[in-house]
Amino acid sequence: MPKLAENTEVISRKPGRPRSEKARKAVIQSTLELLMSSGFNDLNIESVAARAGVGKATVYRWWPNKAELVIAAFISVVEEQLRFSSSGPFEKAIHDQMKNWVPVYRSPLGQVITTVIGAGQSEPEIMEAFRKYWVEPRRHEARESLRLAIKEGRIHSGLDPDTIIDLFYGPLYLRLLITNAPLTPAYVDLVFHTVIRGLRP
Amino acid sequence: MPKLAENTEVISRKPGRPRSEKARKAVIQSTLELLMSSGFNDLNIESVAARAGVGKATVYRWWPNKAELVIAAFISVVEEQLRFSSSGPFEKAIHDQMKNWVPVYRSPLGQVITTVIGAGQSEPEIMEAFRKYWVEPRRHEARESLRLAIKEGRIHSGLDPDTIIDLFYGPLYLRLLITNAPLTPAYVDLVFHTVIRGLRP
Amino acid sequence: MPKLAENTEVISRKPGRPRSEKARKAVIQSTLELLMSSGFNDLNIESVAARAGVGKATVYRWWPNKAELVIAAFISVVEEQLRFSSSGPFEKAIHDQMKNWVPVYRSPLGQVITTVIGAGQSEPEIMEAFRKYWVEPRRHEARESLRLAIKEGRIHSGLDPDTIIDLFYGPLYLRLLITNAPLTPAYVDLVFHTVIRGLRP
Amino acid sequence: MPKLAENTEVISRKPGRPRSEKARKAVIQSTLELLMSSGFNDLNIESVAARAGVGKATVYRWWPNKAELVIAAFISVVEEQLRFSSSGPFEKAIHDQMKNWVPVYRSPLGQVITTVIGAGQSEPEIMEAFRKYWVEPRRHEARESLRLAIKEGRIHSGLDPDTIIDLFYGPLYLRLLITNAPLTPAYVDLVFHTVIRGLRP
DNA sequence: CAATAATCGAGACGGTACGTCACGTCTTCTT
DNA sequence: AAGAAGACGTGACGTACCGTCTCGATTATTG
Repeated sequence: MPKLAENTEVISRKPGRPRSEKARKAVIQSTLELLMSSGFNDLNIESVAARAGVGKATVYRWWPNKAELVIAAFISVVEEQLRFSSSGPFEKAIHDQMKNWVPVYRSPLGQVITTVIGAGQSEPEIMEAFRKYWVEPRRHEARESLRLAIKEGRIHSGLDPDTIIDLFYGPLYLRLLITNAPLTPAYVDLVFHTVIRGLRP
Repeated sequence: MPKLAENTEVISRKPGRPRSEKARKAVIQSTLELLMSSGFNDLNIESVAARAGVGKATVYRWWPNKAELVIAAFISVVEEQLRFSSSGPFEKAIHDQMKNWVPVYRSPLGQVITTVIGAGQSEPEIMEAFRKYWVEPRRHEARESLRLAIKEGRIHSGLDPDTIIDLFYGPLYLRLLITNAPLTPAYVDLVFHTVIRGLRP
Repeated sequence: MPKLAENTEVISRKPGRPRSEKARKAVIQSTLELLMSSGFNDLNIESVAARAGVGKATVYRWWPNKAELVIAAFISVVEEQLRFSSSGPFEKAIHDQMKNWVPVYRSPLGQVITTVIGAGQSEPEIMEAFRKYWVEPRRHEARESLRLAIKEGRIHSGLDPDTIIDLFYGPLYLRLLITNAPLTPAYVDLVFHTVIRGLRP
Repeated sequence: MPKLAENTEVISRKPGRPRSEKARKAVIQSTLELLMSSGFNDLNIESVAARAGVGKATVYRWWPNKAELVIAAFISVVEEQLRFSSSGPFEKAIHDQMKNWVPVYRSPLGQVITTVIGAGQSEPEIMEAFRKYWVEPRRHEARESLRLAIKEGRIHSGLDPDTIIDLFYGPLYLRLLITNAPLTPAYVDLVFHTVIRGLRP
């Protein structure tokens, strides 16, 4: 994260040729493209480099292994992704967030996400990155508004925010990852309303 | 499909030396062992063969690729797994099934299952086998008792059995695959009771 | 060599199914065919067996390795080959033999012979068989008539029969094996007459 | 053929890491060693690479098959071999060359040569290389001095230089490749003098 | 005529080497 | 110092044959 350095007036730069931003972007881009077309296993760094028009060593200089490269690619695409933000009662906030879910997972990003989750089953650091850069930022908001609702007694006792979020999102991930059942807005609504009913005090 | 042969009194065996059952078992066994210790990517057929004391060609003769081999290993271990069966009202049947979930996923089989689901994200046929041999047989029972409950009007209208099953199991799979949160009996109970409340008419 | 047994009145045969002459011939035949089309290295016993419509074990039962098989095939084809025989002065005998050489080495047998000589460079037993079944029988005659000529003083002193035969045949083998120069009757005559001149006392 | 590059002042090198001369030499050396100890058939590229301390892929990168590798090894060893050169009348030149023959074929190189000739019976390109790099350079001289002698009428009419060379060397190759008779200086002399007599006008 | 025994075709077995591919590292010249 | 290019040693890939084995079926001799 070279953000700090950029903020300072006098940039104390390392000697030698600076890193090529063009190369970095090309690598990330070709990684994403191959990730969408081939899956994690078939993704090989030789192809990434070739497609990016970059030397293999350049890839290895900046990303020590395939997992890190995939994580970086994932993060870069996630950062472009708008974070949905909503106000109002927790029911509305969560419902809005859930409705936003469907188009995201149907987009090319959806393919990257399932690939990342799949790879994450064998590579803990990938899973960790997924949680950190994708799951947590999205859980954060929901968790806050749920905490408030619990304090106000508007939710059945004994439930903690994370379990509640699991109840809302679990069925969605289930369809995404295991069942090949379609992820429709109607389905999302059905899940939402049933869980809401179960949460009532 | 050797149906013709089965119809005849004398089973006409194929000519040539018959397949070695010993070799088959050894391969499946070593696949499972390596699957538990290494994950899908690191599983290589050369090691499987070596550990099984079997020629590499013997592996390839019967399983055309790694995916098929893993599927076969998965099925073999699943077939040994008792299917839980319960009677009584649907609430009890599902609750019993869910409580049975925890020890299974904590056992070595659990490791195999997450690996299979992970690999299945890139290899559709693995996912299909997982659904066919693991998910479906377990859903079947629950679906039946839910269908009955719906007909009797004991469940909130508009819900179909599969969505209900998603509601019960989604949160569990979420913890298993993504969150590293512990899968405790208490958590299972919490999920169960909340969903049950949501299902009431 | 079951000749002795065949000569006796009562054939004391071993119990069990006797060797299939049909299979033997098919193997030898397919060996020869493959030998002509592929050379020694590319000849593999699996193809021999397949082409002969014979089990692999049947081949191995009777010929312990490729070399023996090739030798057997070579001998079988050689035995069908008429041995040329001539009388009269040694000059005529050898000249006739040499003239007979050209068509033999141009026939399919020629291809087998160069292959056998080639293989014999690495496999001594093949070379030995070649010498025993091909070279020696042909040298024998020539050697006898040369021995007589030497005794009669019709050949320059100091020369032994085998060296003389080398002088006649060496150039022919040289063209056959190394130079790709054509093996014509004219060339054979030239060699013959020059050596004859060199042999005069 | 980098003729263009050679014409320019600055030799424009190909991009990328240059070929390792060390690896090349090690491969050739280990090929020769194995060739002397095992023959062509038993020579396998895996062993060549292992003995040379080189990756198998490095061997295949530069020599597409065993034949090319053997040819390269043969050429390299031949290039180190001094070319014998003599002056004076053709009789002396050829006699000297022939006397030089015996120690060469008794040396380790002799083993390589018979192996190459043997392999060359099945692999035309090996034979071609043998002719080009071994036979022809040695024939060249002899051919020139014979051509002169023929023009001067010192050789019996009707003989061309190559046939004459065949007469001298044919018997030697015959003993080398087929007969296991010893290749002695006395034998060489006998052949030489007899052929010389046959050549007289 | 049954029992015994060696052969047959077929093809699976544990192996070894093949030639290819991608790995992650390196060595060159260029920027 | 970083870039592209590409060779390096390594090791797994999936294939092809090796020579051995285990089947059921066949064909002879022996009791």
